[in-house]
Amino acid sequence: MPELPEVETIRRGLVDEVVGRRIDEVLARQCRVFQTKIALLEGLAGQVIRSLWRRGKYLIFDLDRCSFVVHLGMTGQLTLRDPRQMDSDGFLRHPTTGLQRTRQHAPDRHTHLQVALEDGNWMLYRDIRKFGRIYVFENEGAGLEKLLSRLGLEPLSEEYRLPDFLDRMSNRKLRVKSLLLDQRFVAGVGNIYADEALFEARIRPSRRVHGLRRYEKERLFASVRNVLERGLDFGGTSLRDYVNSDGELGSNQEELRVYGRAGLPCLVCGNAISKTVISQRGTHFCAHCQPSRPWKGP
DNA sequence: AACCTTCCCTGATGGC
DNA sequence: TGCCATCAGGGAAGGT
Repeated sequence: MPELPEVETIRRGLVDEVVGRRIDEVLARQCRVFQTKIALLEGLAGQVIRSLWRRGKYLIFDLDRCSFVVHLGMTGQLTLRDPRQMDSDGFLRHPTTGLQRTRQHAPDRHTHLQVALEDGNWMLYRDIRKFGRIYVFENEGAGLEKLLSRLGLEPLSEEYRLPDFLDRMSNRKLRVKSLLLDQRFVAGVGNIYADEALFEARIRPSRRVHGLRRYEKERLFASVRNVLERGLDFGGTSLRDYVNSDGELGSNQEELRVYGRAGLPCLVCGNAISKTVISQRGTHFCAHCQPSRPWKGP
């Protein structure tokens, strides 16, 4: 499930390969992923990609006359493919780290979009569950602005400030995990990093926001940024479908402290990690390190 | 307005 | 072996 660190890793892998290049051809098959007419997608051909940036979990390609926007949803993959190179049909094991890695993949039944660049490389969009969304917005329209205006604080930017974070929490009664998942609060946090941030902040996910102490909110402010930065440092978390733009896996799954560790010993206190459901999402926490009442320690 | 639930989608997995 | 149920979840839409 691509969250901010995964999307940013993909952006960094793509940016030098696509910015400044002209799109030569677009192959798109009808799919609910596309929030735009196929003709508009095919109209990207001939335009130059001027910049590639990210807001929350959205990737935005600015072209000459429009913006091409990608949200990867649950299983979306955006990868580069050089048709002159050999495709990989499986996973290769990394010789030193032992991690699985791949090379480029050929298009298959889940590849919904292929974009040819002037240098012969292709950018492929693949999405098994089709929860991803792809948009094309004309430069004149306000569509892009409207889409991005729904998003909250950008955690790895200078606009991520404690006073705003606290403001947006005030008078909220929902569970703190539900708030973290709300992209209108902080943009880019998903289920994995929400659980990891709450563990680092020593806050139980089921706590109500209005019951949090000031010092707990301050810890959460920092831990959200910390877990996202760490995820980025390790190239993202590959649990199921995530690969970067070169088809390689990230390694942050090795660093997770609670997500996916139900029943295993807490790395801090040794008690078994608990699992419950909040906002229809699997939620992992340590009942000892993340007590149900305010706690200053240790 | 704020909060909560349902739904979309496919592949992996486990029980019988 | 085959079949079916269950689970994973981002975000839009609809309900209270």
